[in-house]
Amino acid sequence: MARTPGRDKNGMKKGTWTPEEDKKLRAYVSRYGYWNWRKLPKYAGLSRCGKSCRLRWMNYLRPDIKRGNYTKEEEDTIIRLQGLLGNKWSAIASHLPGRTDNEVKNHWHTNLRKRLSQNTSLTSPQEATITENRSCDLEVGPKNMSETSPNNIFDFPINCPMPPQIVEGFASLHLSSSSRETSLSRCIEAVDFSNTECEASCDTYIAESSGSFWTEPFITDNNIESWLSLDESSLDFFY
DNA sequence: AACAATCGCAACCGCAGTCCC
DNA sequence: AGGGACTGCGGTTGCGATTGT
Repeated sequence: MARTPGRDKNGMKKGTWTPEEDKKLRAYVSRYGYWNWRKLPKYAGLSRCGKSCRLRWMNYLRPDIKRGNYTKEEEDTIIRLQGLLGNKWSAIASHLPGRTDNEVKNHWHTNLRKRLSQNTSLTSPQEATITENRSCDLEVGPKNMSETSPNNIFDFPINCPMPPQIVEGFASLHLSSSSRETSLSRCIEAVDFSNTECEASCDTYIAESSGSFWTEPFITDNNIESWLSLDESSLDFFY
């Protein structure tokens, strides 16, 4: 698991951190905070580069780190946010208290993605399409909108209970301002908000989406929270 | 028991964004 | 304005642990 200790070209130590190094770093940061990661190792008595110290602190030594198994709720959150934001691990981790971006990323690559693809192979072709579209690695929405054909502006699954705010967020993330409006309306047409709640919010959304709308932040915490609070059945495909 | 394959995750690397002079 | 220093992020790698043969 750990890497072989070594030295970089500047003579800085690399590889696995020893308990002594952890102790020094923890003691220093606890007492003085991290005011400058580059200079910190020198003052903390560590023969490490600042980057390595920062990583070690952020991913391992921080007192608020939660370690151990992921709960179903945490996995739900990761899946939803990964589908929504793509591989924005830092943003995803910010919604999981105590979890780090590195940990979330590792968990995704080693567990969730695998389980997702296993489930895909067990489901019908139509369901598989939906499943694939919910995973970023399997392309949730185009990574590069310029590569997307006009009629396939979003690869959102039909019948996916995707709130309009989320669609809007995706549009803003991926489209240039000049093409947003056209593409977004096409996208909204393409998505079947099959339940009445979605339909109603979609109407409201379209009515409101004018004027200064595009200048507003496209994905707010409220957007994300509402997306996260969707009925758990929307993740049935996964479990 | 020995070896190979796979898994899990800590750590590294390169790049982009931000800040400051 | 622009250039260097620094930070933060996401992708990738390395290697011990675990599992399978």
